[in-house]
Amino acid sequence: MKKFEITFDTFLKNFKEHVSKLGFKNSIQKDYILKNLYYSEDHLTAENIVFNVKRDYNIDVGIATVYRTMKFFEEMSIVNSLDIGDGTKRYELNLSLHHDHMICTKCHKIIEFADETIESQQILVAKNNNFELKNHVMTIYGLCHTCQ
Amino acid sequence: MKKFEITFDTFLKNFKEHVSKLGFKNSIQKDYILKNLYYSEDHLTAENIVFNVKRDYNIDVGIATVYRTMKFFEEMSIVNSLDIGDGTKRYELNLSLHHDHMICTKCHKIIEFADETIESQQILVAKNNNFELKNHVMTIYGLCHTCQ
DNA sequence: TCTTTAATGATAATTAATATCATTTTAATA
DNA sequence: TATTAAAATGATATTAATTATCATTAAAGA
Repeated sequence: MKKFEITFDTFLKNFKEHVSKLGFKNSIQKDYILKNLYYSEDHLTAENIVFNVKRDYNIDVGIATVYRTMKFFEEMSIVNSLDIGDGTKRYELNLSLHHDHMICTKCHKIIEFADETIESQQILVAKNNNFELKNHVMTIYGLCHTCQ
Repeated sequence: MKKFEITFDTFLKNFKEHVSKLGFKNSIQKDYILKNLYYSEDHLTAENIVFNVKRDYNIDVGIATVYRTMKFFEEMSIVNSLDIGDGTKRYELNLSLHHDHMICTKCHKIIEFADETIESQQILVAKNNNFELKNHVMTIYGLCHTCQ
């Protein structure tokens, strides 16, 4: 589900302004974590992010900072977390069109998909239940083609 | 999403036969855990189950047995697990029609819903992707009516 | 530059879930 | 019904992901 419509520089500039307006402080750690999310594969663990940021930009970021920052980013609605059933949260940038996941219960492969019918139906369901939709997650579990 | 179409006694009898056929052994612990799942509220933690089974049937079940049993029941496809975002898995019996959840991010209330359009579209998506669907989970996060 | 306040990082603490292993129970069969 | 092999249980140790703590550092407005 790459690449994004917006360039990284533009996105970063906008987001940092948003952070400032809300009274939070920016940091180089946040910048490089975001940069990594933008340019890396999806579905990274906190450990992955620490490793990648060091490898790619030679920036040291503590694991506690990554967890804190992911929580912050989730509250800012620019990151989604995903549970593939192995006990470790994975994170992905939420800039592209909303999409969902199929997870193979055998090889743990993640297949992304976007379906307009499901998207619109979710909005309708929320509306019918007087529920103010913030985010939604759909995950299909089963066997991928090669594991059947 | 209660009650179920099938009586507990019939369900238990059938399930125990199924377990035997597969070469596993039944136990009174499994029986009472199932009974609790059948008659209790949905969305129980492992701790809840230990507590309920003691309270309602005066049967002691170890927490390890509950975790093991829930894993077993999930593999048998009679239980689903649910993550409401507080770090603890919850379990529910999977006998009724498939349903999904809306979770209020403020008060953590769980609202269940069933939507035929979403159900059938999920099946279609899996088919189109050569994916053998085993189970699917959809969760809508947002604010319930009272928390808006 | 100064000052306030939030962010960071090292690490301790927490806790959900799993692994271990001695003991008990199940269930098939003699 | 008694025997027996194998699986299930339960107490507890272990693991590991995430969070909390707190001293230090860095951001950003005055």
